[in-house]
Amino acid sequence: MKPEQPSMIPPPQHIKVAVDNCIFTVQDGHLHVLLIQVKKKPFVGMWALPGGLVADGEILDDAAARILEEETGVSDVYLEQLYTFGSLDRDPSGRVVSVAYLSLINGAAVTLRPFPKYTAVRWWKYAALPDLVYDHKGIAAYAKKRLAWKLEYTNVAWSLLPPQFTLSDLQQAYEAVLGRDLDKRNFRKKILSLGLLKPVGEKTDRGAHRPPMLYSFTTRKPKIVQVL
Amino acid sequence: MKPEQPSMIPPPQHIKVAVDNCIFTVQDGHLHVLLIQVKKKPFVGMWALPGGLVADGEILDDAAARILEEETGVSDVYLEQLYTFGSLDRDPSGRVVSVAYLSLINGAAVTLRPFPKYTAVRWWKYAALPDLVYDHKGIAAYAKKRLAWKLEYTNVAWSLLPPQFTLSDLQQAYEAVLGRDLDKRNFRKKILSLGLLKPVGEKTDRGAHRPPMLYSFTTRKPKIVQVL
DNA sequence: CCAAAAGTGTTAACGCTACACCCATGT
DNA sequence: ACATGGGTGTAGCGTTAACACTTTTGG
Repeated sequence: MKPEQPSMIPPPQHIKVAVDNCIFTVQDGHLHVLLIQVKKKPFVGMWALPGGLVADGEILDDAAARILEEETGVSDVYLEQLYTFGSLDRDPSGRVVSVAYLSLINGAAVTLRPFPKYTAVRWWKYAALPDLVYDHKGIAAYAKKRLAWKLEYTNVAWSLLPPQFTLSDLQQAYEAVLGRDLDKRNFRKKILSLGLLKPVGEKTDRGAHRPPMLYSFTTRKPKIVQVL
Repeated sequence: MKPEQPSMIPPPQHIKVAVDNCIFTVQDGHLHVLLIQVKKKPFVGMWALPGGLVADGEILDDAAARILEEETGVSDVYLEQLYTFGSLDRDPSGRVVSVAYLSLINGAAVTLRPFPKYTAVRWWKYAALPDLVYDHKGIAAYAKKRLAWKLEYTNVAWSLLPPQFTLSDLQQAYEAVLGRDLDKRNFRKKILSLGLLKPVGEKTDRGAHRPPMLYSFTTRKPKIVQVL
């Protein structure tokens, strides 16, 4: 923050600043993470979280949003800074400090873009991630912990779901992230008592059984609430 | 993270990486923050959180610890990364991304070192901070919120207290940070039921009243526990 | 009529909150 | 003896956790 160093002539700094984005979604009852396959020199063929250097005139949040948009075409989604990783040997090409972000999107609504920079871009089940470059496995683990916390204590679940959804969809998303089963009656009682949801007044056709009610969130702004 | 940019020749980056440290302690029932008074060019005489550039071969945690040690002579204390601030105009001397840290120390045991880099170094009551440079006021506010959360949900309180202390000392620290009064009986019941404390089996002389029992923490390693 | 998911209440255990008095010491 | 902070228990209330059957639809 202060430009001066113990020695009065500050030695030039050779540290680059990057952003890595851990993008989560829930698909068919499982938590998924978006990974890219590296095309360039030292790690050809390995998988990594999408990321990149921060531009000189770019704030950190914008850099994270840009990377998300490059891969998914999605903008205006939930994005939260997680932690900054600064170990010396993370990147063999030089010292890089990386600011990790967490993104949540409704995977059903996204079509991934093949991006020339990478060999491939795809969703992976969190439970079955491949080996990742650098410390990305650790970043993903940290992101998942934070996400679980967020679901229990805030209303962010809206960012994992489409505008309209059933209570079973919502419960399924919770179970996928928390990794445990929830009691149906207690879950519904609690979540409805918080006033976060409003019934849409419609039903859906989901096959050979009683059609479920649809709900939507009353607000899509982040809010601290004890959910579970 | 990945060195490449959309354009194949990555433009050189002109971003510096710094660390700012919000150092808390509790003294005579009030939460205090350590501030330094700036000596150099653009902000002469203003107060700021202690901070400085990260050295090329230095990891972030070490940079934060170094800054703490320079001001207080204290090492081996609780230190936690808070958040990374990256707005464009924080520092008029150029683009600086600052990683904020939170430190907790037992203030009674510390004698501050006058440091040549700064005009002054002293504790300020959190409730009566002066104006601070850049966005430091916001950083301090964020740090205090995090600290309050930490006291409610972990055993970090040990880092604000000496090795031996009374339950009243502990309660006072909680009240100073949380900014509200706690019921004496409920507090004692709860904190003792968690098994975080062990009685030392001694009493102290604290003036004209019944001498209190001394306690110490069973462990001084961070641990998640619902305290309140 | 069968299969499949949706929807719905009650009870018991637990934890939290509120609250007032006696104790040990120094002066 | 009195002033000062240290120390202790209980009852009411709300929240959470456990638990099984009926409903609505499509095939």
